[in-house]
Amino acid sequence: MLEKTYDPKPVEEARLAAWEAAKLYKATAGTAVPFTIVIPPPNVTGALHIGHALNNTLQDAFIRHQRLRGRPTCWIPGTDHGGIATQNVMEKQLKAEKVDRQALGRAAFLERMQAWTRDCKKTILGQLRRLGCSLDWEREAFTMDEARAKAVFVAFKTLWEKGLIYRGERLVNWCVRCGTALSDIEVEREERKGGLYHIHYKLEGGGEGAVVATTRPETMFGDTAVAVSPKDSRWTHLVGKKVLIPFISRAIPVIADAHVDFEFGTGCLKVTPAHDQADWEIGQRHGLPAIKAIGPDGKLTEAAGLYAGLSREKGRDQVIADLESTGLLRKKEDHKSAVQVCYRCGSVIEPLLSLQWFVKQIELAKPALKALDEGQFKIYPSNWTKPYRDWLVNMRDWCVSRQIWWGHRIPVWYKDGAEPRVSLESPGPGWTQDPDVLDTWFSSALWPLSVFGWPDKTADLAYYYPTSTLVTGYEILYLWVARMQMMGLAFEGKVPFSEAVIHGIVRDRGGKKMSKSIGNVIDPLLMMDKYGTDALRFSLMAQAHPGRDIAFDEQSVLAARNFVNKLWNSTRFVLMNLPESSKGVRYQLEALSSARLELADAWILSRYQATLAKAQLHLDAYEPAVAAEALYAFLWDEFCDWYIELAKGRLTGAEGVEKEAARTILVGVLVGTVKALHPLMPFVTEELYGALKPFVGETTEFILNGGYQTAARDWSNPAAEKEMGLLMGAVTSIRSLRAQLNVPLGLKIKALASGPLAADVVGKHNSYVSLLARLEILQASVGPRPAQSATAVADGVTFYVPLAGLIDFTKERERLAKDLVKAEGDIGKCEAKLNNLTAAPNVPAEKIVEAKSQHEAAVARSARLKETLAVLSWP
RNA sequence: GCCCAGUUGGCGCAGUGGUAGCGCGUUCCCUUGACAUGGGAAAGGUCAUAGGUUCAAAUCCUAUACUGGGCACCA
Repeated sequence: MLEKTYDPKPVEEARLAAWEAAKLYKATAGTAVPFTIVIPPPNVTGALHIGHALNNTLQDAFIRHQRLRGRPTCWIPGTDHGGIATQNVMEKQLKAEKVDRQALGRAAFLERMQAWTRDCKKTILGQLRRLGCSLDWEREAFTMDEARAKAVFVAFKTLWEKGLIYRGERLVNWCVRCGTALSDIEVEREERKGGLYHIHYKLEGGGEGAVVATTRPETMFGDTAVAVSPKDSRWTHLVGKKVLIPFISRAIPVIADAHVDFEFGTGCLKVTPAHDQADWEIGQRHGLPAIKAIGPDGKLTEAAGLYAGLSREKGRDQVIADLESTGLLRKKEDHKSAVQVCYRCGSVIEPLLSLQWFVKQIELAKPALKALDEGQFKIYPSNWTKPYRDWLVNMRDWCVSRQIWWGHRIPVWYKDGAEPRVSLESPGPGWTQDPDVLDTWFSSALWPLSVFGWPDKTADLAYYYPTSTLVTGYEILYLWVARMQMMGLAFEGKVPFSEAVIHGIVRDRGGKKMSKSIGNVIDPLLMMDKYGTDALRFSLMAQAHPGRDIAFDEQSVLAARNFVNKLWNSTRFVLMNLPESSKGVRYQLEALSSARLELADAWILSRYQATLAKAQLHLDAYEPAVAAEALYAFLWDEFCDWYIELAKGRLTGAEGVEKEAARTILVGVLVGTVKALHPLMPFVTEELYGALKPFVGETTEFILNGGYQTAARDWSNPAAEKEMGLLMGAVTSIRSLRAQLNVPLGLKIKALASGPLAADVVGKHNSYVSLLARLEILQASVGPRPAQSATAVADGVTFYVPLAGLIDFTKERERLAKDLVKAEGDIGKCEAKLNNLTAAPNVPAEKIVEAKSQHEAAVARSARLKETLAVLSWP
């Protein structure tokens, strides 16, 4: 016998152990097209957060769903070494221990990183297990393990040989804090307040000179020109002359360039090719030299004269102060500008001229564009397609070298006087390897290939590649998704996955981004501890509308927990009503005799079928929220609240075919629903399935081994759904009357039915209505409405409930008057619709029939309410 | 600046042309043999605004406002 409330902990532990022991998640193969997902490998930076819980629950739900539909499935687990992010974590640890990274040395540092990675992987993979992820654990991969290192090397070498990788001195995004270059998409923009400074540059040899406007005065020591717009008559007289940089008095030419906007600032732009992208381009056009005013350490260089050695920030303050005191600062305006910051540490990016490795993008992007335009690759929801496409079209070369230690070391060796060589090992004495490592996204880009053993032509690669779907957040659409497409097409000629499912971010209750500094982060483990894994999963899935962010409220996990418990208890109820002796009797829906079905039976079977179809359809379409909603509403509002209550009539009665029919439907519908819920809440459903399966003659050990319940019969029954709907309305009307007139439950009441449906209600469905509305007697009303009675009006039937001495007639009149207002409103709406339809051409006849019956029903309801009110005025 | 989403009861969200729904919360009643993690009842929204298309608009179109996001930026 099941416990009274569901206790997740022991069930989850037992199920995890059983699944693991049975190697249930081992990838399956078969003749059908496999459904394959590679996990977006979490960085080994710490524990999983709620976003990971969302991402992985989605994947697990899709994988389980496809497997239950009968497809071979494969879901690959793994982790990412995470480059800068992970190195930052380690650096923080070292700082706390007061250890200097440089003093520690590269080898010792990497050893510590390996140890950290081992621990972290264990944590992350353990958390994925706990979340119930049906990952094929034997295929665990890491972006820096041996197999993946081989893939990285071969990819690098191949690109090198094709001439798609080059080394060159370019202006790159430099993070001063991380001490490394970043790619363009690793840079974020933040609006910050600052100043716009108007600085006077004197004319060489005397004269007025120019006034430039800049937000970065400290870079002036790197200026190599002043540019004005060719159309700007204010400054044309200066073009060709030279001006002097303040303090260092280096002379620089005044040039004309169309890039300059003469309406901005003073119309004079100082050109610093070594520290600004636009200036770099002007420099290229005019053959200007690039002089570095700021070094990789973020400090002003020798070029800054007396200011050398100051940090960027201090240098700026000092320069401004000195300009002011020397009268060269002509004006200072407040100015908002979008500064670039490092996506990992948030510090301000310094555009810096440096020697880096780049991957040419144009040729790689072309096949990716083609795949998109020809429909080989689709993005869900589709509104991300355009940004993705635009990015592919406009991308610049990808800077792949990083000046950190943690990562795949660039496999290029140098020797004086020799051409550099690409090699894993040292080519011989005297060769030194490039000290830099590759961008972590380089290995991530190869992930769908490398997890299947690429570059080797493995059987796995042949069978599982291309994979089916990639599930990820929109924040790494360019960083990762696009690059996988490019690499997959470049190396295997096929898209790595034909669909990308883009989900949103989990935010806090108020819609704010979760962050440790604000302190609004939700720990998924805590939620699992408190409410159970299934509750967390269901809560996330119920809110996971494609591409939309989730405002996460702990209340929703509580609600999901309650739903899990509802499922648990409905199963408990059904089991209680199945005689132990019937284990093996095989209750089967297929065997039911249609002639013996009651209205409620036909109704619930019809609803059951429609619900399962809806849930599957939406899981196919990657819309788990709709599936979750449908199953939730069916199980709770229809199966439990109505069907179980009605079945109680037969279950408490004598043994016989009617009772057996009720048992068959209860257990059959429940088993099917449990299986349908399995992708969303694997633990509790597995447990319940274990308890239910003996009664339906199933011996499959786990739900995943069996598959969804397949319908051998078509239960669809619109007539039963409609009739049941009327009956439910009738029941609700009496319940409402009871509640509003405060008729105590203990009071035995009688109801008299009149109206067109009265005969049916009293004849065929007497027991249903009596049971659910708690009536002592339900009879047809003969003669006039009894005095001293309350009235409940439903579609097709009116009930009189004699309540001598109990009714407050004023209250009753108020109640009915309110109903009347609503009924009249309905008539208005129905009338408008009917008039519209009859006046309009080309309206299908059945639409008019439907509108007519709706109108008639509303009119009838209103008429009966009016009658009653009239009678009530003289009780 | 360009582009994309969103705007529906207190909160969070469904709802792609035909009488506005759900969950949570709120109010009242109820411990009746599955479940108080429960049951019943009720209150609460002219679906951001202004136009338009249509017999009929939360739903389609246009504009505006606000919010969020993507991209590109004036140094």
